[in-house]
Amino acid sequence: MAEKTRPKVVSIKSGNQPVTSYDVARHAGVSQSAVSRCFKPGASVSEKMRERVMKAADELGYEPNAIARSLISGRSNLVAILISNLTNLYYPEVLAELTQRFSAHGVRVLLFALKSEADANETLQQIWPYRVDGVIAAAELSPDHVAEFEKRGMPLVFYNRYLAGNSASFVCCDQEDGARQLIDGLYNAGHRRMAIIAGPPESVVGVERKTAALERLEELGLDDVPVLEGDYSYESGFALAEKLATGNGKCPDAIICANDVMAIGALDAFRVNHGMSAPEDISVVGFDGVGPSNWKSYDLTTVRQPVRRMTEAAVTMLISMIEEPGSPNEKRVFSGILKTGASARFAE
Amino acid sequence: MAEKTRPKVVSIKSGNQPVTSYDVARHAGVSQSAVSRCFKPGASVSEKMRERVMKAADELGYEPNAIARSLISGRSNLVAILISNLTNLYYPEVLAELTQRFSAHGVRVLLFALKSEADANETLQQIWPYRVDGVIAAAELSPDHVAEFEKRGMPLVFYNRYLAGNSASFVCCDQEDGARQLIDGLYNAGHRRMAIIAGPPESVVGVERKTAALERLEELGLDDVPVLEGDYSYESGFALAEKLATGNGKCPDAIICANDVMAIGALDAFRVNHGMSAPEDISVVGFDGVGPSNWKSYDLTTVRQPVRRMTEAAVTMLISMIEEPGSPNEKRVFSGILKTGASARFAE
DNA sequence: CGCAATATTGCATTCGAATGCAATCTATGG
DNA sequence: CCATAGATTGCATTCGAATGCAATATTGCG
Repeated sequence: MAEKTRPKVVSIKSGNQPVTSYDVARHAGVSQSAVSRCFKPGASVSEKMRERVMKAADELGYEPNAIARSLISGRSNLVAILISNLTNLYYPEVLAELTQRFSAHGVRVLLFALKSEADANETLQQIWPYRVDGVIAAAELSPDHVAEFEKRGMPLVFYNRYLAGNSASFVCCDQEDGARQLIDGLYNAGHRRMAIIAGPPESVVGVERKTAALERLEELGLDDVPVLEGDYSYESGFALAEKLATGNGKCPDAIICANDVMAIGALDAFRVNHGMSAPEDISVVGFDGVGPSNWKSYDLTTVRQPVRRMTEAAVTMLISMIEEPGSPNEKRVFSGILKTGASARFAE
Repeated sequence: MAEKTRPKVVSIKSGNQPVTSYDVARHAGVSQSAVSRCFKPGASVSEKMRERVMKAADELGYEPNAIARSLISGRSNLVAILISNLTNLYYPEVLAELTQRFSAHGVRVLLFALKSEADANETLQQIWPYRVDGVIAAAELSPDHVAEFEKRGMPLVFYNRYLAGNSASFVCCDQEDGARQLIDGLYNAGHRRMAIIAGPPESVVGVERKTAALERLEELGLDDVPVLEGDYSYESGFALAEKLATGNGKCPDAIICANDVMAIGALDAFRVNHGMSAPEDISVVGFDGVGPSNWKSYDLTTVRQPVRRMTEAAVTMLISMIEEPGSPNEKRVFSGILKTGASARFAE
């Protein structure tokens, strides 16, 4: 070969600088371990030493290498957040809150956005090599997956999901209570012909919302309530409302939707395609309290999830599981906050 | 010493398992380097060796430690994504796309959600220690910050942001072209009394949309177009529209908003507070093409950003900057796609 | 001033995988 | 059957910081 392979020039032109603790040590005339200790809170270092080292570190522009630190210390200060449908309006707020809260604890976030719930397997394989300290899952996982976490001693907190009959930790909004509040309000306002636009059957919280609603309706003596299955999207809310409106004669007068976005879709269907308006001709309620639920054109009656409290809980739980291995699992359920709007005839 | 240092018990109780390449090597009866090579694509390994090692790895449940790998190889396979306002409806889609695309390249995403643009400094300090391979910034950075990237030889691609007079790479939607299309359509449909609800002055793309609009308006002979400054939120769109509607007598008949969400807010203000409806009494256009812009109650005329193309470009650019250090910076501008809806009287 | 108790510091090793180099093996050609 | 180029493999070292232990410095007290 004519050309020699010798790309390693001693001084790279644009001065890139992997300053290490050794460089700092040399520059300050101390040992590498001294440098390391100066950057570790609570380590035994004299004031004089700390000053010298910090000065040298500043002069050289030293930043500890988190990768190397992780390797030896066994803590990466990374957590993974698993989210299945980021484009669901509800999640961006959750994600932002989680990220900022972790950040305040010195923990960084590795994001994994699943295309579909089915990708969980593959995604977990991507997570393990990074030796994250813990995982927040806002996505469905199978019992096998959860068992894998246990086997590894990997802290896991579900966010608004959980596994029936499983002891894994989670934070959740009280779907049951929320559903009841909504039903009661509609009932008290005189509604008797209700229908449900539910979430997809794979969605645990969706099923719970639906089940709780049906139970409450039965307690109130309302049977045969139509239940249609949507997928949480605007389009499905729109289409299913259309189906209800054009169904066999008697359109319900109140629709309970499994989330706000479908409620919005439903409202639009009734309005645009049937000239109906809420709350005079029809009542529609949602769930979540996403931003657009407050937009004047919709002004939904809904149950708002206390996102701040819930994310704070999730972060606190995960961090304590990380810092005290072996601490017991925990399940925290927060009540939603009823917000009444103009989308429904409603009486608390 | 009475007790020998031999903490390495063969079987840890609750089977947590830091299986290393040494364990695999021992179990397969080969050297650690052989194991390492088996997990490195393109390395020189015989078929027999690969089988033996893989079998052993499977039996022990070995997964390469990405942290250790990063340390020695100098590549972390991590990129940081900086986003300033995740709750802006436009970003979740972008984030999901970016994450999935990076994922397909074997690159993981560290997410940094800024509370405000001013947090960039602090956030950068959090990024450096992780030795990420590159950064996507959907947030404003100062020239000093960008210089810092250059000094470190750290690949950086701006997403829908850029620094005037700076050579840093970016992908962007063609704000100017989009603004012109919108203005022309309104003009052709007969509108002459237009107003602008602009973005905040710190927002580079906002300013560009505004400037381009004003230029075009001037070319068309329309001067003295009122410009109000919003902050991209529904509330600000609503409030500013209200101001226009109740202003000194003559309400404009067409409003150009710097993003969809403000356009939606404006529409609601005209409708709810003034009984006006679009496109009969007023025309409103937005920018971005977020999900709700298609909702029937709004059906915005807007310019949709080609998010798929743009994210693909950003990912491709960043990865090639990572893999071929020293490759030149690049700026890629994509035209938006005009989408006409019922929110405006419009003629292409 | 002397000695024990305590506080700092440095030394040497460790974390787990990658890799240059040398040793060994394999296949090929004569 | 032997020499030799090429393919495999193992050895030893490296990445950068953390840490147990031993060496040294400091402090306090009698």
